[in-house]
Amino acid sequence: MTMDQQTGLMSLNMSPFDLSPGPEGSGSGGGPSGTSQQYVPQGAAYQCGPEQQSFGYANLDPSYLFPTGAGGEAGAYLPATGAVCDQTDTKDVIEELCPVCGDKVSGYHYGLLTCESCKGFFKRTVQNKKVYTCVAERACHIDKTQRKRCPFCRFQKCLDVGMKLEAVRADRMRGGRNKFGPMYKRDRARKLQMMRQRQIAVQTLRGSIGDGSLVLGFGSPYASVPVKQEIQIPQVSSLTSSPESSPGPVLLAAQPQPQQPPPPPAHDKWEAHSPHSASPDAFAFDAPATNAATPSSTAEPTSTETLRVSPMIREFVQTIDDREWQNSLFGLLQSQTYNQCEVDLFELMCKVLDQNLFSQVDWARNTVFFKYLKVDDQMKLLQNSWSDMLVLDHLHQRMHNGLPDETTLHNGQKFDLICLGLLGVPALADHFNELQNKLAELKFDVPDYICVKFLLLLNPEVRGIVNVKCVRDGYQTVQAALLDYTLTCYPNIQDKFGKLVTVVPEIHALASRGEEHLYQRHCAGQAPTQTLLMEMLHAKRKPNGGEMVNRSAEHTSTLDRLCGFLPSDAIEPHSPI
DNA sequence: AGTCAAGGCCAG
DNA sequence: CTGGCCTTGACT
Repeated sequence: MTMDQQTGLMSLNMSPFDLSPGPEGSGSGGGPSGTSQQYVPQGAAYQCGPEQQSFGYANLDPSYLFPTGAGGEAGAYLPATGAVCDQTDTKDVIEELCPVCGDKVSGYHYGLLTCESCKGFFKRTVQNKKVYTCVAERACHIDKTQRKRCPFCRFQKCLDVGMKLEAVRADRMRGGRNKFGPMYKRDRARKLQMMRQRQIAVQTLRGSIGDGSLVLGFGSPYASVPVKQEIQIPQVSSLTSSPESSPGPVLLAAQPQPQQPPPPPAHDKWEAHSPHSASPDAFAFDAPATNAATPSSTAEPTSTETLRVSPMIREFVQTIDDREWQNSLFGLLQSQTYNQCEVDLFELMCKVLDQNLFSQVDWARNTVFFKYLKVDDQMKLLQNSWSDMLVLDHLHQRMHNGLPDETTLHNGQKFDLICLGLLGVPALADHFNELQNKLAELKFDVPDYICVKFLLLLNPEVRGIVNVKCVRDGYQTVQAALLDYTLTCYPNIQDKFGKLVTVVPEIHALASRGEEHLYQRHCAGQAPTQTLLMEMLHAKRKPNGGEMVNRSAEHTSTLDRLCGFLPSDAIEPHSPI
C-alpha cells in the first residue's frame, strides 16, 4: 500500500486549508474506536503552570524560540552537554535528547529523532485513535520522569515538536521504508554540517573574545532548550516520489516571468504537511485568478526587462520562504485541532500570529542591513514594524499565493484565515480589501512586496536607534532599488513607486488598529499570555516608549533572545538552566 | 548483506 | 498502558 492510500483520508476536493477529516473521520478506519476517555472542552490558554515555568515560554512549542532557518520543521534538542563538541561524527549527531521527554534518542521515528518510548506512545495513540483527557490545564510539563502522567499533553507535545501522523501506517505494514527516508538522510547531513559550522563558530569566538562587536547568544541562559530539527518536509505526493525531486524554495518563480505561465499551484507544499492528502490537487491553493505577480500584457515587465532586475532584488526575493510560512501555518492549525472538539478561534489566531512573528524575526535577522545591527536596534525596528509586516505578509499570501479567506479545521470548525491579516478585527475587512485592490491595480508583485517589507522594517525614524546611519542607508538603498525596479519593469504604470509608498501608511493604520484590538483583548484576559505577540504589544506601550525591556541576564525577553541568537548554523550548546 | 524505521510482542 | 526488545522489508 502506498502512502497515499495510507493517508488518503481527506476529501478529494478539499481545499488546501481544509484541515477537517474526510468522510471517514480522522483515522483510516472510520470513527473513533471505542475510547473511553472524552475530550475536556477547551477553555484554558496554552499556558504553563508555575512549577514548570523555567522561563517565559516554557510550555510553548520550544522550537519556536530558536528558529534555525527556513525549512525547519520538527523539533529536537541539540546536544545539551554544555561542552563544546569537538567531534563531528555521526555519533554526536544522534546523541540528542528526545524533543518530547528528553530521554535518550533511539533513532528517527515518525519524522524526527525521538526516544523509543515516545515512538511507541505516538504509534499506539495514532493507531488506536486514542482520545486523552488532561485533568489539569492542558499544559503539563513532559519530561522523562513525568511523561506517563498526562498522555494528553504528551501527545500534544509530540505533535507540537513535529512528529508526523502520516508516518504511522494505516495498513500496519511492517518493515520497508517510507517517504521520510531521504529526509532523514538530509537531516543527518545537515546536523553534521551544523556541528562543523558550530565548531568553526566556537573557534572564531575563542579568537574574538573581548571583541564587543560580536552579537552572539552565548551568554543566553536559554540555549539548552530544544532547537528545531532541520527536517525539510518532502515535497512529494506519494511514497514513490522522491523528495529530492521536489521543486526548490520559492525563488525565481516569484519573479516576473511574463513569457512563462504562472508558477503552477504548489500542491506539494500542502500535501507535505497533511496526513490526509488524497490527491495532488487536494492542497493546491486556488490558482491566483488575479495574480498581480503575473503581469498583464500591458503593464508587466517583459522578459528583457526581467533580466534587468537588480541582483539585490533577486536576493531579496530569495529571502522569502512562502513554503515555510504555509507549512507552519498548516502544521499549527493541524496540531492545534487534532483530537480537539472545539478550540477557541481567537486563541488559535493568536497562536498563529505568534508563530508568524517568530518566522518574521527569523527572516529579519538573516537579512542584509538588519543582521549587522546591534540587538537593541534590531529589537526596536521589529517592535516598530511587526504588525505592519504581518498585514503586508497576509496581503502577499493572498495576492501571490491565493491564500483563501477561510479554512475548515480538523474538528470541523471554520477558521477565518483573513482574520490573520486583519489582526482579529473583522471590521477592517473592507479596508483590507480596498488595500488589496489598490495593490492589484498597481500590479503589486513579489519584488514589490519584499521591498516594501524592507522599507517597513528599516524605518530610520524609529526612536532610539543607535546605528541610524546603517538603517537609513539600508532604507534608501531599498527605496532606490524599488524605484529602479518599478521604472524598469513597469514603465506603463504611472508613478508606481510613488503610489506604492502611499500604501505604507495605510498598512500602518490598519495594523495599528489591529494592534490596539489585540491589546485590549489581551488586557481582558482573552489572549494567550507569555507569547512573543503579547511581548510585542506591550513593548510599544511601555512608559519609555518602546525602549528595550531590561536586557539583563535574568530578564531577557523572547525577542531579545531571538535577535541575539546565533546564526542558525552556529549554535553553542549550553548547560541546562 | 547491511541499514534502519516501520510494526509487533510481552513482561512489568 | 508502558517501553524495551524483536521482526520485517524497502532501500542502499
